[in-house]
Amino acid sequence: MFTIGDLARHGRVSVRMLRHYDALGLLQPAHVDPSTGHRHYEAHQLSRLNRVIALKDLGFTLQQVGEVLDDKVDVEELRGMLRLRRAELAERIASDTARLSRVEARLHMIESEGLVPTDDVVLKSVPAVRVAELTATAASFEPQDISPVIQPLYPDLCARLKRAGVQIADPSIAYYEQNADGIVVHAAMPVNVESSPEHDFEVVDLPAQDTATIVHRGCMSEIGNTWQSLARWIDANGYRSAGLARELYLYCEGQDDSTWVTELQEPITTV
Amino acid sequence: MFTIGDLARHGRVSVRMLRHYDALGLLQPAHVDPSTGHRHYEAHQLSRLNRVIALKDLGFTLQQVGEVLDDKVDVEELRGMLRLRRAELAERIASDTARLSRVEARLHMIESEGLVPTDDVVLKSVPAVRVAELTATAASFEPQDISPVIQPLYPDLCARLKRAGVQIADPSIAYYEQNADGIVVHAAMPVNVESSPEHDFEVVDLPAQDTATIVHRGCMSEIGNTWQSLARWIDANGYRSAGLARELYLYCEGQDDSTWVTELQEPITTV
DNA sequence: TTGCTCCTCACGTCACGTGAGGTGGC
DNA sequence: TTGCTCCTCACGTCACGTGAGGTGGC
Repeated sequence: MFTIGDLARHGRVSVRMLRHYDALGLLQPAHVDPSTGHRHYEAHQLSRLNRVIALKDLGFTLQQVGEVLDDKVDVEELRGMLRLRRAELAERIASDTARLSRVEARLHMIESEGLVPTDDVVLKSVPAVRVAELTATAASFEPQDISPVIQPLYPDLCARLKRAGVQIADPSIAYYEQNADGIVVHAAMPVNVESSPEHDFEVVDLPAQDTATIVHRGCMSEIGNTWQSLARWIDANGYRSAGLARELYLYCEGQDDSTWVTELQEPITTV
Repeated sequence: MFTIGDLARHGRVSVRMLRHYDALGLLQPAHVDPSTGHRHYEAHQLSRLNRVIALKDLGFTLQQVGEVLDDKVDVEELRGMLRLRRAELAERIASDTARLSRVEARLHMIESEGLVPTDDVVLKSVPAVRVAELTATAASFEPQDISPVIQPLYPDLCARLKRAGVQIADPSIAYYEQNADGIVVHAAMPVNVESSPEHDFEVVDLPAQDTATIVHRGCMSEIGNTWQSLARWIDANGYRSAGLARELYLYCEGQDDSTWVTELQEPITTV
């Protein structure tokens, strides 16, 4: 007969764990002294303890361990459980590996470039959105070329939507395309209508995207710096840009754009 | 101004999380309606939320996130935290990878060999032990050759230890070496004395080992099967035997060895 | 008498998820 | 009136670790 301490030493587990397994009915002592409450185990119960530990080490919960040990699962179910565990482990290893590379990217910024890393870049999947939009052409990507072109489009678009009786859902969106004439500027607002020839605006479905996003606070003339931070982050973390970037105007009231808040969304793919 | 629901949608987090971050002081609403208790956030607080999410995604606790965001850690400390996280992640990936290969070994046994895997093999590190021992030579590893040689050694060793006034600590141990004459059988018992020429037994320090262990229940004539299960497990899980295997007699009272309990310990290395 | 082992509660962990029960504006 | 959003508790999660407070044999 082993005391609880003996069994704990042989099984390399804590006494507390053995009491816990007793409470759960996973491993009950062969004999309990009725007067003192002391637990006594037979030597062969180490075998059961080993089974508990081995199954637990695969990552099963104690409840699952109990079901396997008490033959409540047949071979097919066990196989299913193992496959599920395999998938879960593979996924966790993958996400930990991605996490590790983000940690390393930050360390790299600190150690070799002496920069305190920008830490408000976040990966998010943006869903597809239907928008109404107007477009115009600007000479270059410089804010001083873009702003005068895009700013007037929004009040204009608003007025046209109002006349058509269309409700606006969420914040305004801007996105840009390059062509031979310069930069095609899209001023867009989320709507919930069908495209129609009667409308004096376009209705476009913007695709769902995996994006890296950052929030820019302040005037449009400095938004280029924030775009550059985002680009550096994407590069340092081993992603690549893919598709058309968007700006979301989360707060843009008043003439003074120094209080504006804009979310920048850059679509990305893994290398 | 955003309601809590607006911010949750933009930040892709749950409303509950925002309330939790508020409670922890991580991200407090810019304004709370005194009569209704409704939280209101400014658009730029999305930036802070993003920082929280980005740091949390690196695997920091919310407390650490708070310290980093509130500038309670300087660059050096941040660097230390990142290095620690890197080490933790690397370790977790390594142990999950090992876990995954154990799961796959079991699946392999079920799927291609149709066996229900033996599930009481456990890896453990056994510490170094000092033992007193007697040796003898047996003709082969077969139980019928070993048992008659080793069994008498234990009472003999016990008697000698008693005469020398030496206390016995834990269960008896057997281990085996092959040489030109056959198998050298070591019958050993843990003791806590120095080696001395006055003793009529050897005092030996058995080394610490990483081992795979299994518990054998029943008579010695069938212990070979259990050794074979252990060997199969070691093979299937990508380990290699290394060093001298041991048997620990956890329960060996009475003449009837069908009630005996023995732990088999095979020292292993990663491939 | 001191140390050691054993016992039974019962709180704490970590970041929320999930009701329960209720309010306020369209 | 129904739906939707918001609110505040407060329990549950998972496998124990860690006291607190006490007992029994060397």
